[in-house]
Amino acid sequence: MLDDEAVVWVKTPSGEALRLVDEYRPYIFAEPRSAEALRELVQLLEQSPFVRGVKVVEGLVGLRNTTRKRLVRIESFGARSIGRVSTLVRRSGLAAEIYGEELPHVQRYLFNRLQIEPSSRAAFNVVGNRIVSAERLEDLDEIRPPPFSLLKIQPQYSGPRLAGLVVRFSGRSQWVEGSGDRVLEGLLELVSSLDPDLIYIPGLQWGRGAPLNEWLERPAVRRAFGRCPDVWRLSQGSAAGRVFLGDIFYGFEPDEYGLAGLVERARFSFTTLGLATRWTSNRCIDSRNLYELARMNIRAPRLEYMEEVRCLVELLERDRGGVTFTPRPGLHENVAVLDFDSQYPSIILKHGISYENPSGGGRLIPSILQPWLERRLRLKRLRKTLRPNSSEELYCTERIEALKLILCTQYGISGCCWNRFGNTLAFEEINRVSREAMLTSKRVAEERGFEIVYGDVDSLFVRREGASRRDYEELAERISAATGLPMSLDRHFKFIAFPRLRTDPDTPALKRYFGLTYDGLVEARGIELRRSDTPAIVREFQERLIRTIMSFDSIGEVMSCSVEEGVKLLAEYERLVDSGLGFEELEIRKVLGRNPEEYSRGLAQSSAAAQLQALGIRLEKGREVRFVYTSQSHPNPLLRVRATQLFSGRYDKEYYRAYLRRAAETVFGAIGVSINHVVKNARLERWL
DNA sequence: GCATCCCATGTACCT
DNA sequence: ACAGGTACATGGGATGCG
Repeated sequence: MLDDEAVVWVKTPSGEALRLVDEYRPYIFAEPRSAEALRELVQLLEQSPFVRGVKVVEGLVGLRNTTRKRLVRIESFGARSIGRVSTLVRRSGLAAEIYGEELPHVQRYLFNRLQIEPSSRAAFNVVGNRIVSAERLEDLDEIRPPPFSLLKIQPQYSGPRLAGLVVRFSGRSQWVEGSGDRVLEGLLELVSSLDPDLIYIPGLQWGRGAPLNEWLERPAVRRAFGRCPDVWRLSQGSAAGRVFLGDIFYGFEPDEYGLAGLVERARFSFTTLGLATRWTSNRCIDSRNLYELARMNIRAPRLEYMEEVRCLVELLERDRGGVTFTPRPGLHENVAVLDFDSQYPSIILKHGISYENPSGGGRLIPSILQPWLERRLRLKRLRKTLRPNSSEELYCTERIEALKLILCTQYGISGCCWNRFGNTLAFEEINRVSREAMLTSKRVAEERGFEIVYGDVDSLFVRREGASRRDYEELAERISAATGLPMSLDRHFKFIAFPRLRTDPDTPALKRYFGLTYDGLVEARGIELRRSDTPAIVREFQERLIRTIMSFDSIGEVMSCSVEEGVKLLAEYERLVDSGLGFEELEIRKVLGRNPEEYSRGLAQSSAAAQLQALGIRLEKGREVRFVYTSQSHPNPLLRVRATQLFSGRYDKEYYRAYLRRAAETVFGAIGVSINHVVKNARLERWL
């Protein structure tokens, strides 16, 4: 964005990057305090050298207000003067409110003039490099992202010093060696020869990789780095014809495939790729909301969040989430999982739940949701026709996942106080309908002779003796009909087991299970093998254990043969632990929940973090630490673990043997078989 | 002085 | 600055016992 001109970069079918310009005249709306103030304000503004035009218009303000107000639309000459205009209006004291001043200039330009989502396919009518008109072209079935090339740069440090860069471009990695300015010169050459459209430097947004940040501030570097001499707006990700991606990649990966997801996010948010990777989901949705309101000619107040004061009893009754049906612990055969498809978005659509009308009949959220929900379903159907693991399928998956996040977050923020339109009643209503749908499902299933084995929010685990796939599909259809919400058969388990609480074996645990599907897949939730902080050796063991004991034909066989087979496997893995493993198998990964110095206790991760800090590795909350237990019961917490980077090959074998046994107990405990008699005895040799 | 229980803390997970 | 609901390892302190 220049002053009175917007710069639009276009990638042509032949791969050329074109710099186009367009007129940019930002405007704001002022709401005068009175009729008298209106006259004065207009008079004042007409004399201002920054004001290009003043018009009195009628318009709606906010979602809940239905009376039209008289507003002054004030257009300035460009980005530089609009701030002065705002100040002038505010200082005059004549305006009760000012609308439209908080949007970034890019947004204002996109919303009010170009009206094409960035990264869309479009046709431009130009004279020279000046845009005369632009039209968005349909590309609904395009699965590959637009041909934007991505350069990923990962600075490597030795202590605080930059030691080199790992650079990745179109699937290939290379190492740019050297220190200080020499590395950076190498990088400059690389950028000019590869000519990437997008650049991603992990951590740049957070000010990590400080040397690189400072370097990018230098005018000479900027001249060499950009595609033209335009100004940079690094905090918005734009750099004279190239985009610097930020670090927020909810729902997709910052790589070539993830680009497809990023495109969905940017288009939904009606913003640039740079901002779509800098904005949280709330901000992205806010942006789409503002765009839609601008189309409806509604001005958006800064905050329209509403939360009534209510008594505790009512709050307790209404402010709850989804339902879970307690599982029947133990082993079950032939269990189907029926899922509501996009349950919350479907509820919002079907019931018309929105900020302005939380109990139904609202328009804003449903109308925004609908096209994207349809798009996601279309992509899901399309994916079924693609070859598994083909690049087309991966692109498609990234798009589906990115949209899932956007769609679900609509629900998440509907009652959230950070959402300018948030309304707790809307949020509660979605939850209420969801719970009602689950209860209806339960009734329908039980009426037809199915047993509810388990359920959580939008998925129902059902079973009927001898039922076929088709029977389950038919049940899903019945439930769809009864609730008005789409539901389908998701997975079909040959065997599934539900553990009990470790702390209280009489109570079934929620949100955890494991089993084997008829497709031969081990599916598990919540248990050790699903956790990123479980050592790889334990995850591998537990998955093999599940597969082993569930590969028998009947429940009877599983119950009678699994101990023999399972304990044999346990012994095998204990022997692996005894014989010596590498850190890859042993390390535990944990994300720091706070800055290292803020830990009060001698927790394993804080010890590992302290060791790394001593090496000169800077750590802060949100970073991952990896460590191996070396002596769990050591009185000095710092000596209980060792950060992976310092791993010497020595580790606490007893700790890892116990971990394996714990994982085995989760599995055996769930199917109702005790291995205590085996596990209590330290030696398992006789099972080998 | 030691074992055991209780509880806050911290992290990760499910949908 | 996206939600609610859940499990559980860990480690320090309190408690109980001899």
